[in-house]
Amino acid sequence: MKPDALRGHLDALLLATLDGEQLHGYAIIEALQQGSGGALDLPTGTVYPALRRLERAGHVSSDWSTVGGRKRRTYKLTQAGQRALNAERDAWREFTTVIDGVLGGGKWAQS
Amino acid sequence: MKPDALRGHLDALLLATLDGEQLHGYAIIEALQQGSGGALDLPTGTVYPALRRLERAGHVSSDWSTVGGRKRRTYKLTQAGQRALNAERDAWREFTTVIDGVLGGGKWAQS
DNA sequence: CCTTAATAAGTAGGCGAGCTACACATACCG
DNA sequence: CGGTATGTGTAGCTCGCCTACTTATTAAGG
Repeated sequence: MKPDALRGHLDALLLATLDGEQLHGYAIIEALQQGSGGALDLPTGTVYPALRRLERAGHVSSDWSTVGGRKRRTYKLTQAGQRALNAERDAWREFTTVIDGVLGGGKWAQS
Repeated sequence: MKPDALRGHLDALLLATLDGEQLHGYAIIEALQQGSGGALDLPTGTVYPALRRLERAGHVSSDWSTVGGRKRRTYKLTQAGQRALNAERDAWREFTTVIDGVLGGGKWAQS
C-alpha cells in the first residue's frame, strides 16, 4: 500500500485503536500491524508525534508507568476523543461513499 | 470533507472520470463535482498539473480542439491508463478494506 | 563480560502532493 | 464597456507524514 494514501486518516486509525482499551505507543503500532494483517506498518516517527498532537488536542490522555524496568506512556481516549472518533468514522464513511461513487461511477453501474 | 484526505487517490479519480469518455480539464472538474454530489470541488491548480503528470506517465493522451473560439485540451485514457485505473481500483479496494477493518475493529465487531 | 536483538520513546529535518493565488484569453450578456 | 462563465496554466507555499537518528533498559547468546 502506498504510504501517502494514509494522509488525513491517521488520527482515525489511532483513535480507533484506542477505542475500548488503553495502550502505549509501541503497542499501538503492533496492534495496527496485526489488525490490518500486516498492511499497516507505521514508523515510530509517525506515531509518536501524532499521539502528542492528539494529546494536545485533548483527544487522548496519557499516564506513565514502568513495566519490567521500561517506561511506558499509556494512552487512553478522552470523552472528546470518543466524540472525535465518531466524527472520524462518519467522515470516513462519507469519504468512501464519495470515492466509491466516482470509481464505480455511472457508465457500467447498473448490472 | 477535509482536502488532504484525497492524498494519493487523485489519480484514481481522474482516471475513473475519463473511463469511457474523453473530456477536457474543465469538464473533468465539473464531472467530479456532479458525480460526487458536490462533495468534490477540485481547484484547477490541482487538476491541470495532475493531468499533465498523468500524460507524462503515459496514462492519458491529449488533443487540442477549438470549440466556439475557445481552445480545449481533451484527454482520453491510454491502454496503460486503463491498466493503471484497474490497479487503482484494486488498491482502493484493498485500502478501504484495511481501514474499515481497523475502524470497525474487533471489540464490538460481532454485534 | 560483551554483543546483539527486542522493547520503548522521542526529535530533527526533509519531501512532495495538493492547495492558494495568480495570470491569461475568449465568448456572451446586459 | 463591464461582469460573468468558460477554459488553461504556473509559481510558490503548506503541512502531514516519513527517514534517519538518538537514548535507554532488559534478555539472550556466545
